[in-house]
Amino acid sequence: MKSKITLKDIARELEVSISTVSKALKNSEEIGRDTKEKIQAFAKLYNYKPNNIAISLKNKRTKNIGVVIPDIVHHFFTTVIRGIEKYANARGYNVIVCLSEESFDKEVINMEMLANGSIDGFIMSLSSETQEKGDYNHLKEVTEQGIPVVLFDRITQEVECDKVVIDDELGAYQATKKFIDQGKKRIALITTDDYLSVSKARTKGYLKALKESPLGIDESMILKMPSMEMDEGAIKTFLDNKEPDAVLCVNEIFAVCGMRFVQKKGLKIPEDISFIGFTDGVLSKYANPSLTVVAQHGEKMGEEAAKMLIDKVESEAEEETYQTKILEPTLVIRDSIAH
Amino acid sequence: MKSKITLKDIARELEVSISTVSKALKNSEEIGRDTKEKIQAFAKLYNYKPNNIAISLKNKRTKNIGVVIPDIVHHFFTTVIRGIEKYANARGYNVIVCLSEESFDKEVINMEMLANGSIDGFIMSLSSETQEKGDYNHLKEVTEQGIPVVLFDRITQEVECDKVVIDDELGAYQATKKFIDQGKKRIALITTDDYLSVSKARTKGYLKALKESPLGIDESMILKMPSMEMDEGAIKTFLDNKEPDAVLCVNEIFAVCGMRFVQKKGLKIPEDISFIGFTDGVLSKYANPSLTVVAQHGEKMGEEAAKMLIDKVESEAEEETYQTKILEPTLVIRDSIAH
DNA sequence: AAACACGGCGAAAACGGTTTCGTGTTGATA
DNA sequence: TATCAACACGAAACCGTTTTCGCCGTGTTT
Repeated sequence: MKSKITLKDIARELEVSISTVSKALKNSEEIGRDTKEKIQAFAKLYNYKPNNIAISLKNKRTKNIGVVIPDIVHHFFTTVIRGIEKYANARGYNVIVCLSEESFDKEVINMEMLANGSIDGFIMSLSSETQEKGDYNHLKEVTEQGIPVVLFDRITQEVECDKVVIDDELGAYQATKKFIDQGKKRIALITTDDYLSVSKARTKGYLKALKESPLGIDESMILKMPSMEMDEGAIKTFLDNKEPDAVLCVNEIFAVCGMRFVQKKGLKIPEDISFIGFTDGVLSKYANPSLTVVAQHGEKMGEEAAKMLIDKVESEAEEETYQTKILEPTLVIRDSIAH
Repeated sequence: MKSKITLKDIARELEVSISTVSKALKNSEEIGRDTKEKIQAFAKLYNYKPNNIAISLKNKRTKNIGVVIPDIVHHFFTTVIRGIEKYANARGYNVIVCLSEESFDKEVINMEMLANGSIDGFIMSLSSETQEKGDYNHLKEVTEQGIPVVLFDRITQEVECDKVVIDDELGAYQATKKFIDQGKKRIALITTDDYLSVSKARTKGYLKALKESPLGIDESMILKMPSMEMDEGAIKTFLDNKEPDAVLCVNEIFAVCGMRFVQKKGLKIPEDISFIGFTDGVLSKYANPSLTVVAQHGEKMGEEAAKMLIDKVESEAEEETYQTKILEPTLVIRDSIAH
């Protein structure tokens, strides 16, 4: 077990000073040809690599970015992480992933753990508990310490920082409009409670489209699930009672469950009833019939967030100017609607 | 923007030495009551938190663990990460995630990036390219440097380190046996090329079960996909030609595609043809019919891997003893087979 | 020959902690 | 009163870098 070699080791071995070694390895003009070559050769031979931790301490830069998200077993979030990881890696950054598991406390603890020097900045999506509670002091604290934060998807207006979201309202609007244009009359929405910023926006888009149409709004056509957890019973009862001919769902799972249920009842998709979901994940692609969805472009979102964060981290300027990037959703047409 | 406060700041402010502050904050007996209280109060007031980087440098321990996996947009891997993250977090560790994207080079680069002090140990699953190439020098190098490595799922026997896998052979064996017991005669296998350690093991289990049965082995009932990428055409042709009455697939996607195809042909699942897949992901649960799978218990696997790694990291002893933990797969019965 | 420039290198501080080993003061003991 | 332990604290080394500054010797200039 040959342990890592340090500058000091090289210096001792070659009988020069540590500073000389350091400079030689950075190809400094200050050091003579011979010495430089000797040191560089030696370093290469013993595969010297500078210690990241020491450099971090010196530079006060870790080249790590912290990602705090509610859940990772969720297609959308994994695509975002992938986007973040790819972009960050290309710029020499590593990604530390922390899971809040929808818990406010975990979110706080994770942030505190990372905020003490482990990372240069945060990319986060708020836990449902945090959004429900409306307590964002942990975010404010880190921003006050000068640690940049980029919020994505589940964001809040109460914290001043960069943000990147998709236009959820527009996505829901377009989807609902699609239904209307196809002559659907009883258009339902299956969503979650309003405290989730995204659900709220989607509901808004749905309502807007209906309001603009001759159909008008029927609040009873909206099913609000109390949590992200599946409750098949609630969906079944709702679909049985309301007999919609089109259903917009705020995620894939609600949609797939709904489809399965109406199929069992003997209804034909998309003729008798159409479905559109949110999130372009595996489920949508491989569902039967395949599910039309409002794609959220998670990977793109991750990239954007990472870019915004790293740009801010690396900018010397202390501009206190924040931007919110709004990505356009796209409707991915599949077999759960007529086309 | 109030920047982080350091020991030095406290020392200056309270006109004591840095060492005194440090000791006081660790509640050392060495420091007098009054001084301690004064310092602790001050630290609390200004919300002092020690700098992780400095501590890492001193202790030569980062409390970070590096996870290098081929892909994150993959249900199995995300469950493993979740297991790792939960366990590691409970023990005060953070998780740095790096994606190799099935590329050998990226795997190497990522490991090198992290091996220079950023992490205390690795948890990895090999990229397909690495397994195909059979080059494990990057792994050997880090282990030689004394950095512990735990391999999971896609492992190799060529590197001496801790490992955790599920018994893929057993899983495939049990699934195949299930088919045989249910009277299926033409049992097919859809897998990937053999260089993936898991595919190999699963094929072995499939063959073993058939060999032990009166049915015997028919190599032509095995479809080897050249990559993990979906090729619906290949699956269709195969199913059309071979007309199996049971299909074992090494992942969910192959299975769901197969099901969709035979359903279009008018076959009934599970009466005419049964399906079993690997990986208990969302697809299986929400497929129509729901898919019976060999569950891999990713979260458990992640936990085990994290436990093994952290135990090794924290054990002073330099025992060079490695273990391979084999988790039992379980068959999750759903509607794609008779029951 | 004195002055100076400059190339080549080392000493030391700094990043922010921990920890060992003093050291000065106090009070008790011989 | 001299000795000594206990107490409370500080100095300094150390982790592995980077970087500023100073120094020495050589060669050139006047």
